[in-house]
Amino acid sequence: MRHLADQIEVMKNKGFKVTHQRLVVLDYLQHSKKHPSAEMIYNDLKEKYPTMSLATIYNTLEMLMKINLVVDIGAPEERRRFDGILVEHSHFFCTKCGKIEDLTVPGIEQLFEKAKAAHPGTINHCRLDFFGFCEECQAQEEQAVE
Amino acid sequence: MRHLADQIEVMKNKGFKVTHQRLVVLDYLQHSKKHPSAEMIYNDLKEKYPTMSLATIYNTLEMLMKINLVVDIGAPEERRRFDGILVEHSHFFCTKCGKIEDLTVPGIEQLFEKAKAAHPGTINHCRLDFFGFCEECQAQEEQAVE
DNA sequence: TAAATATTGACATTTATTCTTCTTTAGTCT
DNA sequence: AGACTAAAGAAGAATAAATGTCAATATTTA
Ligand SMILES: [Mn+2]
Ligand SMILES: [Mn+2]
Ligand SMILES: [Zn+2]
Ligand SMILES: [Zn+2]
Repeated sequence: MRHLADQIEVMKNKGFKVTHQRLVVLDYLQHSKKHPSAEMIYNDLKEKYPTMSLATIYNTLEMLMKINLVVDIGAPEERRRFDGILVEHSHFFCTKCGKIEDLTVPGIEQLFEKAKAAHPGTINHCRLDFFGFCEECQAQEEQAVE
Repeated sequence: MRHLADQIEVMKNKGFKVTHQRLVVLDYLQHSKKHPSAEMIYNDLKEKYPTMSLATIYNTLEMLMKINLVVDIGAPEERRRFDGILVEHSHFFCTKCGKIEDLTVPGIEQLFEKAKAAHPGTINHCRLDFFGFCEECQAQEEQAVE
């Protein structure tokens, strides 16, 4: 599930056509650390691909989520934010500037197992999110006090 | 921060008036396991308090969140869902029927401390959420297969 | 090359939340 | 207790903007 060839296979196997646009969006998401919204993707890609439409971004995202190549990270915002990097990791949300950062905290696996054992239904996945001020916003806060 | 008297104090200290409506909404949230949306609160309360308006529910929720007596649990849904039970706990979201359940998983505190140490900014709070099928939905799935 | 599927780009939707106006109430002072 | 005032509530209308839709056109794939 790491290489482009595999991902093309996934699309094909699920009966989806492998289009230029889909590969571009997927590649963008796999190399971005921005956790972009649909519109951010659109804005970034339209420089290089000026005819790509926002509707396609939405359609593509929905399709990529359906085949589990992209996830909605559940940001506490109006618009949905996406991640194409599927290695298990947590997110930090700056409550001042809105920045979203990756954060890897070891030990989630054990909690996940505990939760599975404790819950009467079925648990497929979990998320561990953190909230606070990012480094820059924290520095600003401290300056403001002085 | 456990008793009504304390909570009335919090409201007063922050310069908010203690109104019947605010106490009703707060009490409702502190005794509900539904993690209701604004509209669910409205619908449930209007039987007993027919003149209470939806706008008041929204205003009250905003105010109660401001003074940290209520939180938005960040449900993966269109409408916001609220919790008035502030004892540290996780949530389980059924991806089939939308039910939200409380789940207590010991050991989050350690991860929180690790994350604080690892992050260059300031972390105020974290959330650990689980997703899957609730007991009922899981049973239905199994029946459907047979 | 043909059928199936996807993309465009303009436009529609929709519904959760906010705003507005008027009325009521909580908190304070005498 | 009565009166005053700023804040809050009621009711309904307005909003806003993220996302979905649609018909014509293009692309994929067998
Ligand atoms: Mn990430
Ligand atoms: Mn809860
Ligand atoms: Zn920040
Ligand atoms: Zn369920």
